[in-house]
Amino acid sequence: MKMVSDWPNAIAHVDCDAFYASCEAARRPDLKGRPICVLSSQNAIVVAKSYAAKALGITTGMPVWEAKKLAPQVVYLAADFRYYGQVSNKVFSILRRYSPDIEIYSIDEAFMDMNGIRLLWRKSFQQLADDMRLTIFRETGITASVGVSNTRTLAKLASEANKPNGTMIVPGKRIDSFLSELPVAAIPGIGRNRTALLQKFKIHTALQLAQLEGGLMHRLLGRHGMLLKHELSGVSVLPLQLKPVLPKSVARTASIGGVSADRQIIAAHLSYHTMRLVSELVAKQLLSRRLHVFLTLASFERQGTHMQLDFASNSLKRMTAAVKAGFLKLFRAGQIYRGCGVVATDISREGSITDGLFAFSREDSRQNSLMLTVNHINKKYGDRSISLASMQGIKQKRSHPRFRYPLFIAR
DNA sequence: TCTGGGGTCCTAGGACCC
DNA sequence: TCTGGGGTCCTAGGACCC
Repeated sequence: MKMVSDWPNAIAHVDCDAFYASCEAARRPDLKGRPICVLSSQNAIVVAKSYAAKALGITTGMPVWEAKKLAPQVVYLAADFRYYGQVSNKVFSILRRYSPDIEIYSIDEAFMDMNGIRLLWRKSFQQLADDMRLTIFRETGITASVGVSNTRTLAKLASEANKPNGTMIVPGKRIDSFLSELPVAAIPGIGRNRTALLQKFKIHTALQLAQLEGGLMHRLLGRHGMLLKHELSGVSVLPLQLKPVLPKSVARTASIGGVSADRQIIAAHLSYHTMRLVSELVAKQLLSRRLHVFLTLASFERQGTHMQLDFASNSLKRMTAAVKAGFLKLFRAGQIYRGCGVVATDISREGSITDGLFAFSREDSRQNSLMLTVNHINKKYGDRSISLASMQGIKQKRSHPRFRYPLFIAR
């Protein structure tokens, strides 16, 4: 008889609890015990809420006016993503002490390869997970939940199961009973539409999905479903991504806060997004060969166009010229807009062979060091300490009724 | 009192080629 | 003529996630 180990593979998933709200609470002891909501950039919607705020009925994505009507006693705070990023880095550096093989999955989540880690620390998975949670809390003031199982999908489900501030270990022999308690909608990758589809076939629990016959699974959920079937059965088919990967796209987009038909206002916002995008590319040492420029109409319909660059670049001058050309193609007088954005695609790494010998002109590298300086100063003194003349008018409409847009004005 | 911002992957269908 | 099968590349759009 063959003995099947409970741990053919061990993966932990660490997920911070109500991350943005917890970060705010950690640096504001005066808010202790009070419900907290963190708001989107235009203060339009709730992007994160503490458990206390959730208990009052507030949901992520809820318009702020609605949340305030529902729960006026909640503390509403503007998001500070730079600070959340710092806390995030601290959390991940703690995790690396336990296992060097981690995949940073999002700002507040990581997967860890735990194979062999018990021997290293002479502790059980339960002890290790509790240890990690306590250390994170001691050093950052925020709580996290940890799940350990055979696959990343199961580990993620496990960390979710004992939230907040909990640990859940699901060894091989307990997978079935664990899944029998979970609705399919809890499974990562199964959203609203797929849940509705599965419902039609009387598939309600995660266990039913895991045991679904292969042919039907493929018909309903395609390749993704087949991968899920393995993952839910304890067979790891989605390996951890331990090295940072080149992003497929980098975007900077936003609504303008209200609506406008004013070409100069739209142009200023687009110019601002272009600068933010270039800052990001330069900071990460990335180049792009193709930009997607889009405007969002009042109706939420999006109109976009692609701009192919002659070569991969992250020069503000080149990017701005391309975005301007896109803007002129898209903008229609009389149309009412509510947002816009720029998406860089066809991304490559600076200095990689494929850049071509002449791609990086001297002018580009001057622009480059300028952007690095801008980044540095903005990091030190706040996001908009330094900006472009073309961005004037954003956020200062009242005090500066006349705008200048040297980069974008087309006569 | 409608509705953020930043991503990924998959699929279907058209264009084009041999 | 009423008849191909593949292959690739590209794009738009759907679905999902944090």
